[in-house]
Amino acid sequence: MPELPEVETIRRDLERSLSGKIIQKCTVRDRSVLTGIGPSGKPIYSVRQEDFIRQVSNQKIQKFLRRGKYLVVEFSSGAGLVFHLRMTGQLLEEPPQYPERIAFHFTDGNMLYFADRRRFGTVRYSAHWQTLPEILALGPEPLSSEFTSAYLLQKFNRKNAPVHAALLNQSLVAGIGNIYAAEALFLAGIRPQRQAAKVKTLEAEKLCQTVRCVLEESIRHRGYSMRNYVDTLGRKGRSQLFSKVYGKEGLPCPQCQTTLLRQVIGGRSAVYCKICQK
DNA sequence: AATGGCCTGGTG
DNA sequence: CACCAGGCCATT
Repeated sequence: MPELPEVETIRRDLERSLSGKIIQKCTVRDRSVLTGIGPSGKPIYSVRQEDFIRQVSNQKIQKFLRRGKYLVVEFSSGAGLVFHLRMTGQLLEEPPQYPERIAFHFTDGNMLYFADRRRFGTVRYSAHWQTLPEILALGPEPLSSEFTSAYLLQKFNRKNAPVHAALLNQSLVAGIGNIYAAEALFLAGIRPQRQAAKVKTLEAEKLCQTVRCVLEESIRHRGYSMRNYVDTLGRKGRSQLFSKVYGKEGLPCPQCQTTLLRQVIGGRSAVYCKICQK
């Protein structure tokens, strides 16, 4: 559930409260969230927790970064911790409601907890996080100048995939999930099941704009909190109060009052208006 | 490109 | 009890 705006909200909060601090030690309560890297470049899942603890202990936090849905804690040494919250992962400055997977203890007494009821989320230490395969595989940041309608059109060219699936493809553009794909397509007037290759130039321009718009607006509202997402102090965002179609199947379209439909596309449910989206 | 698995809480 | 949520990866 945490997509770009939610991870960005967390990043900004952590940057303000924890940058410059030094990790004294960490407590690993669930080793399965530690991912490693094998000789083939594929992730392995057998990082020794004593290695992880040694690697992060005494590291000073330089800054917090975000790449797509990944949150990166960059140390002064140049090494980094790369978190992916997947669906239910949380980073909290206060003790979580249920047992954390990992707790980081800072020298000044501050804490950072990584909690995840569903154990999909991961954290990985890397001496050079920029070259991790999952980071290299990411497409451009949708809020950067790299993300243009020309880029979208070029990537959509000859793509048979439905445009909703294309927007979820992290190697095409990084950080968009089911919520913002649905919202951006609605505002752009494009049906989610339309073949990406059949998106016209003008529509790509509109879509490029609506993608930026929904992400920026959600960051302003501190993220979408219908289900699991909370910020680092356990507070909900307000983005769900402003969504037009996501989670609104069966309700009237905000523009034309026609009942919103849902279709499963690439295993994900896409909500849309059959009148407003062509 | 579609499907299934990972995992678990919430809902009908 | 069955099913849904869904990011991401592996498989078909």
